[in-house]
Amino acid sequence: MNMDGETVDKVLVALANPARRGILNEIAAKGQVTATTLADRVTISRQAVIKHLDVLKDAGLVTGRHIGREVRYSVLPEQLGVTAAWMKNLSRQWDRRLVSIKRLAEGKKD
Amino acid sequence: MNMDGETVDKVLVALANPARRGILNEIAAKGQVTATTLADRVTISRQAVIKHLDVLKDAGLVTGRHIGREVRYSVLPEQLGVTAAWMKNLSRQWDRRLVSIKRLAEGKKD
DNA sequence: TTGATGTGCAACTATGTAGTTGCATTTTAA
DNA sequence: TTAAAATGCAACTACATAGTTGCACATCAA
Repeated sequence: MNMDGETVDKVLVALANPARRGILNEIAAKGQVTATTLADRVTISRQAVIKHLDVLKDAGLVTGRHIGREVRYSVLPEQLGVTAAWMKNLSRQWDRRLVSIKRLAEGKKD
Repeated sequence: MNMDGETVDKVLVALANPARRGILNEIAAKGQVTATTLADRVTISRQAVIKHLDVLKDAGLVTGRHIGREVRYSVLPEQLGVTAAWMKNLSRQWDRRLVSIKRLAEGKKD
């Protein structure tokens, strides 16, 4: 699992947008879908959808296969799992820190 | 645990910025810290730090206690845990979907 | 071959975000 | 009481982002 900060940064940026999360859900639900089909389901233009897909692709969250004149996008779960693990780990760190501070405040030994 | 979409959205937006992640790390490391102290450690101005703290506060990731003329910020792990769980769950959905598609492609029964 | 469908590229606009500076207000401590 | 230290508020700039439109190019199917 690739765990560098750049990956996490790109995934977080990609997910921090409701339009992109909606697009991801559509792709995940259909399995494979083109930008044109996506643009029909969402309220924004095909070009706007493609820009979002570029961001998602750069984050490693989707991939596009060329089939004839179509480009069919599908979802890649790995980077999402990596980022979820990163976040879970950070959350645990904070919890431990708070427990430690609480113990110090109560005068108990660490 | 509060699991509505608005919370997840705000947390993702808050985390999708390296300056804010750095600030969070500083706060978590120190336990409690003021905006002025933070501004000394980072390369940006106190006002910029305060704007980041406002975003983090709105996402429920930090809280500020007024003590005399100071405002000491500390970290709140809960919303981070909620968002990590949301992401983990989404990742599992995608995995299941892909396994299902693979089985269909192999002609096995679902 | 030709019209229809799908993609790719570029220019443009509008709005949001990150950051700055300046100054007023509050609080501490000598 | 007064200077220093911390916060709060507001205006301003620069740049990134989200979205649009228009048109050219590629591909399928009748």
